[in-house]
Amino acid sequence: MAPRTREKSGKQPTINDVAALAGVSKKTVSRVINRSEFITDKTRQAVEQAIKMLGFVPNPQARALAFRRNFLIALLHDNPNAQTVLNFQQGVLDAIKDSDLALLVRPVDRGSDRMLDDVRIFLEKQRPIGAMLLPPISENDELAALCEDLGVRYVRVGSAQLDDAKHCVSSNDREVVAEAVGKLVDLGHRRIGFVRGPVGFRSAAEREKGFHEALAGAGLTLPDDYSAPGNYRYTAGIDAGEALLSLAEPPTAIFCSNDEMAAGVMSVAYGKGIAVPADLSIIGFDDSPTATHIWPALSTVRWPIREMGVRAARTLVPDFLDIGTKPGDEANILASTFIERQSVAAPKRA
Amino acid sequence: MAPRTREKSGKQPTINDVAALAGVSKKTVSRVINRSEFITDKTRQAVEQAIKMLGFVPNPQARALAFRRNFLIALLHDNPNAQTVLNFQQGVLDAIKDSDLALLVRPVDRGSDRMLDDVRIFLEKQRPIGAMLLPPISENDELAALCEDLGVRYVRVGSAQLDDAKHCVSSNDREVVAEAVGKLVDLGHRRIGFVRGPVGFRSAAEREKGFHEALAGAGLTLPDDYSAPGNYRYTAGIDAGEALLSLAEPPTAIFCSNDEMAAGVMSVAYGKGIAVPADLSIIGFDDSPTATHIWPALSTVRWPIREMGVRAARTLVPDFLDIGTKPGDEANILASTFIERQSVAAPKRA
DNA sequence: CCTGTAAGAGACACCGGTGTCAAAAGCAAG
DNA sequence: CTTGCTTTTGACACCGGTGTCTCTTACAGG
Repeated sequence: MAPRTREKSGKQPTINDVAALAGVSKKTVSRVINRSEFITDKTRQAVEQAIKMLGFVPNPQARALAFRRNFLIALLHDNPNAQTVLNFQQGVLDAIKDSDLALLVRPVDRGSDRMLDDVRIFLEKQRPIGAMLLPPISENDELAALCEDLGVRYVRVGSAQLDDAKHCVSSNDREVVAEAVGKLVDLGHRRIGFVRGPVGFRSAAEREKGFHEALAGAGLTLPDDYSAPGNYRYTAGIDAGEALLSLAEPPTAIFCSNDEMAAGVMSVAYGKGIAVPADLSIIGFDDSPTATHIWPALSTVRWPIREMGVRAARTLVPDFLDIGTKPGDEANILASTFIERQSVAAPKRA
Repeated sequence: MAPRTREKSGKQPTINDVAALAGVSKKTVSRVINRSEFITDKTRQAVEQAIKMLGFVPNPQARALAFRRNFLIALLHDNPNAQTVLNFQQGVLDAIKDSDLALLVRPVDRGSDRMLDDVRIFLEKQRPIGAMLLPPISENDELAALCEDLGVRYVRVGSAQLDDAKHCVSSNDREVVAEAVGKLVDLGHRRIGFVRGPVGFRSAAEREKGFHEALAGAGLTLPDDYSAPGNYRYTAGIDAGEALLSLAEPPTAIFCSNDEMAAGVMSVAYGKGIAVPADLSIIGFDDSPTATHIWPALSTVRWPIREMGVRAARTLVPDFLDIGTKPGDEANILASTFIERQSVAAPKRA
């Protein structure tokens, strides 16, 4: 299918082969490849035909060397949620599909004290044009400073603006959490519990803020024992569920800072014979696969992660992507969505 | 922390800078970098010190060009299970950590009819040393042929040997499924249902074979209506659950070809008031996060995916990794494990 | 002390592209 | 047909490493 006369010699044709075949200098071929404007149509066509005949593909290493810049962008993550990483990655790939860029993916061990050095070595070795930082490591200011220091562009992805607009892509989690909790209030819930995310995570803080906003808006208060600690893990959901559902006057609805913890709370409810959603409404966050794999399916908040990947790439390397309107200075705040499923209902009349 | 006197000029030091500082030729520096043996300790130390002083990191693009070979390996996948991809990827990174290699990750759209051309373009452009193919695309013989044709090494990851040993890393899924189903039999189950994987997938075929082996070993037969079709999706599990659990004489245990379908079956059981595991035992496959996020937690089969990533990398590029014993010709068949959780129990006496 | 040999180090070309600048070509005006 | 200018093309150096081959140097043996 691919146009190629190249014999199966195993060797790639080079720019010199193309130049020889087209009867021009290699510099002229280079001009065609790079879409220089100072070239006659006739020459361009001759070169393009030679390129096609030989199945020539420019060697990215050689280009990188000559350009004094390579064509790599890096994705750094330390994410417990694999689906999120992969979706984001897919968005980035959507964005760079027709460019010369390639994507390096690099997991980072947030826990390790050598983390910064590891990343430094990686960046110095690979010298990507830019790096995209996924939460939670996007919240690490030292990491951003490191990129800055090394002259590597960066974009931080998060649940709120963490930095200047040109270094940020985020979603409006706080608002959407407030909206979701508002729905609980509208249904008549007055005793609403909360399962927190891990301490020090911006995403957790944003979700908590949104929760408090909604409560305040409805004139409700959150008793101390209605707020349980968590760490985004399923087991934390179990613990939180045990704590909240063992109260003398348990909540009729619980907002959990992510889906996994919501699944944990739900399994506790199930064990205690508390029916969801009849006796207890539950809302999660992430719209992870788990959300639809449990019963009843979980109402949750979906953040536009793939779209954020696209936007992050465009923000990072607009000059390498053929973008009509430079995204430039507009703030990259994308909309999350509250997804209503079966885990929410009006409370029983007490 | 990193040893560096380099002023913040933004420019990387080159091999020439090191050579000048150490008072040797750049070729000598090159010898030190590449651990040539024909060098005196004194010279080597002088060079190493200069490297440290400057914080020199060899430019991988320049090396790639001079070596006529780059230092990239590619991971091609089209996997519905994000966790699997990420775990495998982590294994690969474990294996190449101390090497000069970097990993390119490339999702592939199995459905697209341009898939082969897309991959061809990717491989021609990036020219990785080798490619690792994850299931299900690892089962595509055309893809393997393409790699062969382009002179790109490849390793196919699967649930059974798909090719010569040197191109394969697999797990013994069939045996472990047989073991798992054997446990059901040992517990006293006689009416055991099966939810199939998608048609044409080797992984699905292996799991089905293992199931039939176990039944045959126990002298049991599988009624036609005890085998439901599936496609590895949650919704297929719902359909299968509806079909199997509406039978006049429903199975007392169901083996599902993956966890998501098992979750689907479980939710149907829940809806019908069938208690798991008291009235129905369920086993899944994959040990995906879902398996522990549902209630009761799912007994399942875990395949050693991270370890397979390590092995795949070693099989692909043994010459780039400092491996004591070349894995060479030994077959790369790793052991999956049956994980017992709460979704399995003895059947009630009928 | 001289010679022969092998180990160690260097000079130079080269990998496959791009930047720079000068030369060639095209074209309008004189 | 020149001239003078602009557009198009090419020659050559260079990016930062490695391969090859040659030249030194050190040291053992005569």
